[in-house]
Amino acid sequence: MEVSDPMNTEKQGGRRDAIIEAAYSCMARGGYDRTSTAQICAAAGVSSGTFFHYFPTKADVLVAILESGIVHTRDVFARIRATAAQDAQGALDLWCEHVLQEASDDDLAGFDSVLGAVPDHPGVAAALKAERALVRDDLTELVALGQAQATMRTDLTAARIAIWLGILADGLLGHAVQEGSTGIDELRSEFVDIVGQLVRGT
Amino acid sequence: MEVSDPMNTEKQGGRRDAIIEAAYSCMARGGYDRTSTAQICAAAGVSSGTFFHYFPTKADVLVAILESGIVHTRDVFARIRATAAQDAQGALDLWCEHVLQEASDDDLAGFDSVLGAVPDHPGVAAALKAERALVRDDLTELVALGQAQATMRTDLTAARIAIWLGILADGLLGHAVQEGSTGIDELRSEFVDIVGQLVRGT
Amino acid sequence: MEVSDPMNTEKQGGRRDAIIEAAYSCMARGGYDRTSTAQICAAAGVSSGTFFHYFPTKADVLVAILESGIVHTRDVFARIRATAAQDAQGALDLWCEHVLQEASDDDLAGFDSVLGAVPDHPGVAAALKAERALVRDDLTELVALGQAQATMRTDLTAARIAIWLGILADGLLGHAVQEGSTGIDELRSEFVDIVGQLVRGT
Amino acid sequence: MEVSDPMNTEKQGGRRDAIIEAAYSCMARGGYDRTSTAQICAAAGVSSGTFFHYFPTKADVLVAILESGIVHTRDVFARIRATAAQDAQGALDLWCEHVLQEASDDDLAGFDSVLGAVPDHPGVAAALKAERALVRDDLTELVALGQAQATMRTDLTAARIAIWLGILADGLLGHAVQEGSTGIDELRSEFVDIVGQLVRGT
DNA sequence: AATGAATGAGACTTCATTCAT
DNA sequence: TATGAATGAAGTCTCATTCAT
Repeated sequence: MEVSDPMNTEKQGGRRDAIIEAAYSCMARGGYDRTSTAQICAAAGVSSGTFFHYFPTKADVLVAILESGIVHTRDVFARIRATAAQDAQGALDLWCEHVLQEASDDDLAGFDSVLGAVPDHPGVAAALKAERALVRDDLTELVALGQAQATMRTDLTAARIAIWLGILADGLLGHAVQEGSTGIDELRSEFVDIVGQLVRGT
Repeated sequence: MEVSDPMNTEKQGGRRDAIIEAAYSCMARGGYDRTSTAQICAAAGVSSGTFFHYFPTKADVLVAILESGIVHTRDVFARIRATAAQDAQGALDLWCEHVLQEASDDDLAGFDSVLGAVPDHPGVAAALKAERALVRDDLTELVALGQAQATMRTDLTAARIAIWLGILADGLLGHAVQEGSTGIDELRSEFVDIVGQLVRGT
Repeated sequence: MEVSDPMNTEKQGGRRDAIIEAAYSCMARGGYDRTSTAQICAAAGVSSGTFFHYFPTKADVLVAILESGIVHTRDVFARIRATAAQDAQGALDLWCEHVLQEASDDDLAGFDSVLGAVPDHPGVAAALKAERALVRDDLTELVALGQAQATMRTDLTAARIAIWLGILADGLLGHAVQEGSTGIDELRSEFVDIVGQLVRGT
Repeated sequence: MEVSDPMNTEKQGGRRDAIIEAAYSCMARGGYDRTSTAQICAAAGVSSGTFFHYFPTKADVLVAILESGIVHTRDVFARIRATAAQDAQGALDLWCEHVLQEASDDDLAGFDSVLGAVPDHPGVAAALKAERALVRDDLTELVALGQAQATMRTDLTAARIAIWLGILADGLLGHAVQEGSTGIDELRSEFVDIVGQLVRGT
């Protein structure tokens, strides 16, 4: 079987990715606890045996999801940072765009909103911490560049401004979950304005 | 038992409140699903039979918690609204104070962060919706007064500004959970400033 | 139901004892690992919920079985000790009788033979150790009395003789398992003779 | 791989022996059920595929272990029998030595103690029976020679004496497991004495 | 009103075994 | 011959909920 598809998407470790993907969208809806491994298996088209072949524990899929999120975040910031050196304000606009896209993604916003209830597990805690540190540090660096370029306020430290940017982004994500991703478009320009106001201090 | 204490704090429905209180603090730590009715019973000093005597379902305690939150929110806004008629900006400061207090309350912030993963239950959904509508409407009214008093921007509708205030407050609550309630004090004056900036549009 | 039986054997904690009894006879046949909690529940006429209401863990039933064995052993030795003060040799005959009865009990012998494969569990290890210590100490005391009464050899310490008595008893129990409890009767008088020979050193 | 070593110890069925050896020592510690095929594979440095290539079933490794034990027992008795024709008592001393050596071997004693809990499998049952018959018959023959040489008691049949020798040996093995193989040395001379006493009936 | 024993569906996980490569 | 991904039955245990007392 499967002989006729030379680029079979399910080939070469595809099972593992399918499980991660299935777990991600299941948990985005119901949260970690309300998502059973059986649901994940069904969604991924995989037997329970296969599930535990790749992930010794249900918590380990969560870790895998979080880690792939970190990788993605790193990519995004790599692109943003490329702009920031010359135009921190422009880079910030890119970040706003990125946040708005995340807020428009039902799965992503749902998954995020659910991270408040997560198992006690060292790997999970570590991944969550790493993701947050990554965002915080990259935003801090971005703001520091803006301050150096004299386009951002200096009455607050870059680190502090970065914290408020994070708070705003998290709040927006939460809003998206409650109202549905539609409606984010209406907030688009306001978000950019408010972020601009925040970093300029005007 | 308990017959000789006419002012017993545990009498007259005290059991019910004890259960609500216990469930609240348990769920604030572990979330709804990771909190078993047995844990709640132990924390409340009550048998499982008593638990289900007062609440036919675990979800019903959650509803009760949310409803008591609504009552509390109504109280808070009643006080705020008393000021708003003459000094909307001052009322907004009161609201900021209220939000900062919530963020400093570990249980409250924890409980809030956990509401992303909640059972499918009409009562729960209704209570969550009601709480949000309450805050949104009261804030909208407050901002509208500010606009009438010419102390708040009018390039955005009052409803829209209220939404952003909610986003900011939610984001702050989320931050409090991740960093621990300490550290909120440092953000106190910045929060007031940013809110002020937001409503004035400066 | 059950209204007509004033001395209902299943009343007053009978469930717990029924589970212990059922587990005992199941494990006597298949051993600990090959006995599932479901089998035990079925044999005890109890639901899985009830099982785990009384025993948090499957290993805990094993502990309970072992502990009830210790209680029984203590009883037996109490009776034997009553004789030993005046007639150690007669007491030893009582012990032989006791061992032969155990060997004739299919369940007991089977259960015993299966204790080589037991879960890693502190309670289990402790109970096994306690049982062995009990038998060893009581036998040692018995032999010491025999030495004082000049009816038992003194070229070996009482403790050492007790060890050999234990080895002989264990070996006999093992034999009973392999051959079936029938056939023990044929060994009865030989066992008494050999034990006598052993303690006298003749 | 392994192509260049003509005397490679792992070649030519070395895999099969490695699996048997690994299974033996794993089971000696945990027993049959608590030893997974995965553990055996890991200990043998072999994949699960290879495992099931050589042994269709986990029970079949156990059979192989038991059969190799039979072969070994046959060797031992071959040596003992060589002596018995002229000196049954000396041969019995050799057997004592053999038993004591087994008791000093942690793996062997552990494995033996675990045979009480064994899968329902005709091959296993047959092998166990064969091993026991072998020992019983050889011991019976030995004792019969001793009786003919007038160095052993005749008030009991040779078969009966053989049974008691087996009981004593099994008991000693069990004792070794409980106390650890150290401590066997202290029992060495006593064992020889007691066995001597037993067969002479003195 | 209060208790806690009883229930059984369902969760996570293990493991012997198969089979395509 | 060797591999290890895949399978699914079965096992232990959790938990919301009921009900007789």
